Amino acid sequence: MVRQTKKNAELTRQRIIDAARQVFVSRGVSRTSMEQIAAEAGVTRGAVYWHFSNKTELFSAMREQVLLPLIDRMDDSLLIENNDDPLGQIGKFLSGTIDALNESSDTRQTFEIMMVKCEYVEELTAVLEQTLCNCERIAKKIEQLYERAKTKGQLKTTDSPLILAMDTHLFFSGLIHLWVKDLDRKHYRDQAGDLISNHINLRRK
Amino acid sequence: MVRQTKKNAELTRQRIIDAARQVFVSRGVSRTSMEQIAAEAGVTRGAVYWHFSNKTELFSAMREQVLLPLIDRMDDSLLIENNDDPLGQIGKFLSGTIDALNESSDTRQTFEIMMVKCEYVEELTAVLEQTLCNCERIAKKIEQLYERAKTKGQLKTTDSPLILAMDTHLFFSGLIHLWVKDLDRKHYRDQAGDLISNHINLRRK
DNA sequence: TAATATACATACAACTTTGTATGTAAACAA
DNA sequence: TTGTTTACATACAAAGTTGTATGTATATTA
Repeated sequence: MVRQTKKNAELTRQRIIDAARQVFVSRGVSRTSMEQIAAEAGVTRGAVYWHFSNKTELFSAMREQVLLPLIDRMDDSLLIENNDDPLGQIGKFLSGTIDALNESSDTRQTFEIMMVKCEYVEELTAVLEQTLCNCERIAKKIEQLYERAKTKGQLKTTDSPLILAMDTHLFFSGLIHLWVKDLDRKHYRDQAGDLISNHINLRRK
Repeated sequence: MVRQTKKNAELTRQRIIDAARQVFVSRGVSRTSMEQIAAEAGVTRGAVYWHFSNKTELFSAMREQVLLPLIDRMDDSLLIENNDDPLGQIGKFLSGTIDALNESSDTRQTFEIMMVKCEYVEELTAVLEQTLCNCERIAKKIEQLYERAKTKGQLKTTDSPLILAMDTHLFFSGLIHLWVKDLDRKHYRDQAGDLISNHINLRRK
């Protein structure tokens, strides 16, 4: 059979994305060829090139499928303003992201690819900048929450909300990185929750 | 001229490593061919293959040239035991690493390559594990310093040294990552020192 | 000083990968 | 029902890359 129905075509597209993620994880983005992706998806390169004009587009599709919902979720959990525990809200945001990683292997694999199995050069430099930009947004939101925590008298320390937000952001960046790299769950994956609550409690009066 | 003296051969070898670093930074490890490295070094592939049996070996040589001295330095600065300010010693260790990055562009470039311009698959998975292993060693040393800070009554908080060390380690991992990615010095490179001292002061009584 | 090993340069064969061009049968629209 | 578009499969040309094999002039050694 040569032509599929629209619905089937969409399924094929998704199978290709899933196959790409799989091969990217095991071979790295640069070393995987369109042929390997096609084989993993059970199609030929013709199908892959019909749905995606090149590997970069396929990579972006894979990435956005995981990241866009995640960013939406982050924004949601940071936007709740009617909360009388802003400090706790920061903690919930952090652990919520970890939860998302725990719940979805697609998300885990995509993060792993983005952090240790691709190279940010040429077309992908924009992706890295976009990621950093997102980090900035999150850091700003966290700063606002620290601001509210301060006015509510939740904080033990007299440090500025900006400083606290930077520290938390760096902590969280490190946690995400080491969590993703901790494939054998030796050091971080199982303790992430504790690490987060301890980080927050360090500031709570 | 075809055969060089031993000293010149060593110079050639070093030029090849420097060239590799240069091309790796701009094109990523996977996309650079031996030919491109040779061209950048002003030699032919013959010279490159004579000094290094393949790209992975060349990568390792480049990496070790920067990392081994850095690790030695880290160990040195963490081993000083006759210090009555262990908390300050942690801070000095952290900022010392940042200093090393500021002082040497070779170190900066190598870090950039290792963090965003190479893929940890196949032969390089060992490199990633080695890096994580080093992180563990550092975290343990930091824990010991927190231990001593605690017995000296330097700490504001009652948290365990282990928890504090993990938090500091995650903070530092995040800082290194964002520092390296902050190519336009917008957010982290210029503030690293402040961020570190604030992180430490957060725990000081 | 002759022999040998060194430090490369050059040449070659094999493989991989890419993008595109073309083919084609079935879905869909009119 | 027929024409057209879709959703692929197949075929092809071009380029790049790798490892090695071979050549060679000069350091080095005995």
